[in-house]
Amino acid sequence: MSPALEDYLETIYLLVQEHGFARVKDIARARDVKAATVSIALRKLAELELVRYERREYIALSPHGEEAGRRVFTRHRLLARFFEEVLGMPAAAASEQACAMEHSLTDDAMNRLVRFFEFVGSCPNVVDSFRECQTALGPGCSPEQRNTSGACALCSEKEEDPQMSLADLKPGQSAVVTHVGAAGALRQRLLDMGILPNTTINLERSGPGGEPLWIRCHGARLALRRTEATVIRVRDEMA
Amino acid sequence: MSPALEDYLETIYLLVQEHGFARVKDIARARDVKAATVSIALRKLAELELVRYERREYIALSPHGEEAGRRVFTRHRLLARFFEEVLGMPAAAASEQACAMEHSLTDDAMNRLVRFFEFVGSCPNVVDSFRECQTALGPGCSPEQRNTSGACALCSEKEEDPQMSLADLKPGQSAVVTHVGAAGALRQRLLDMGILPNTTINLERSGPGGEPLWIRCHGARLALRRTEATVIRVRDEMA
DNA sequence: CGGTTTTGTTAGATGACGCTAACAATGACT
DNA sequence: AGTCATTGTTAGCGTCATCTAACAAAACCG
Repeated sequence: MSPALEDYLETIYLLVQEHGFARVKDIARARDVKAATVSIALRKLAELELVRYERREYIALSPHGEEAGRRVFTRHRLLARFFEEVLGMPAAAASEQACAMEHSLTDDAMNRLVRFFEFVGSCPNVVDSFRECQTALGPGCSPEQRNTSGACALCSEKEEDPQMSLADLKPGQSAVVTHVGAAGALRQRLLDMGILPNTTINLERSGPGGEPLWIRCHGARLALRRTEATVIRVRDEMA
Repeated sequence: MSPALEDYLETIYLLVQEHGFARVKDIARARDVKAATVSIALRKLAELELVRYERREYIALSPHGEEAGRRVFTRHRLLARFFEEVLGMPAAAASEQACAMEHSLTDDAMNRLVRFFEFVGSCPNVVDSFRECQTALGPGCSPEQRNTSGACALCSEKEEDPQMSLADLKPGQSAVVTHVGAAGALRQRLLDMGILPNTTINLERSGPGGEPLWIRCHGARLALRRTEATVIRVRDEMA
């Protein structure tokens, strides 16, 4: 079963749920493909006995097909909920993200994600305080604000560790990223370069006048400007 | 850029990191395809100026190619960490799951996932107590055990709500799933049927002798045995 | 040097999945 | 009934990513 065929089953499943029937045209619209493509897919699905379908008649899922369609849709719902309710994405974007991932979520991963929801369901503070941190302080706020604002209601032992930035390291020193305190395009650039929380990075050396900072991150060498480095919060390597 | 080509860039990126060079043979082994396939992919990548490559010479990423490879690899690491560190999957499975998803993770979703890690990084109890719940009590334990065992160190207001199971509902009544207290194949079956935490389900009617319970979940009708229904914990619909 | 092994390339086939264009069936409206 | 609009099907094509098989180049070794 290819992802594409699974998608057709899911689409048909949803259309039948909603309207009681599914037609080629509706499926084509829902999946944004041409009717011709749907026609061919239906033939394949019928051969696999996932769909009962006589040319030009209404489309019905076989028991197996319905199972498969529901299975995919369930994964979709689960992932969309994660992106929306936990990570706070807008519903539409969460659903799109879920679409792209629903076919590859293994049983095991699904199970664990469900347990995660069961957990946060009986412990609502967890997600709430995360969400508060995000919305209350905005995406660009500095880590100091985050930590001292009391937004994280759960952490009794508010860490008073001296906060360091990547720019405070001496050449040769290593540290572990805790926050990437940048927003927008810069943030995305830093993340794409592999600067993620909990990543060990090493300041190899700084150029003349301290300007480009040469850092090593996961084996790769990168050059950063000092202004970029100051927003990257780090902690000591051990721990 | 197709996912497949991105995969080649990622693979080359990693091989260069690790060995200082990449050869067709190594790429083929890493991606588990034949050398012929790699050869063709390299030609395409060279046309896109992502790889500098003369026939039968060593393979090097162009600056753009390296950027793209690192970008994908970074997403891989991020997702793998989520599945491993947060959800507790074995490293190998987490990595595979990440492989399947790394190409479709949007910038926005990546960003938010990083913020999530930043958050749990300054609030380690969150994940820890989730993980404890899982490991301490085992996957099959009942929700009562979970709640009363004190494993959830974060929840001060331990809910003393009367716990209901799906089997306690009267025909026509609706409720919201909180825990799917089953393990193994039964659990998977229930999940695949769409019975997830926070899903509203409705007990339509029960068959003669109470035996099959007909329930409605997300518009779909399902039949459950009573023994299956008792493991599904629910709470009242409002809230 | 010359043969053998390793490595990489080319050619040609296949299977998904999409498209357009032309055609066929259905139904709806004078 | 005849015409037109809607809907679905078929045929034929292109692309992508893979394969196998045959070939070419390089590297290694006695």
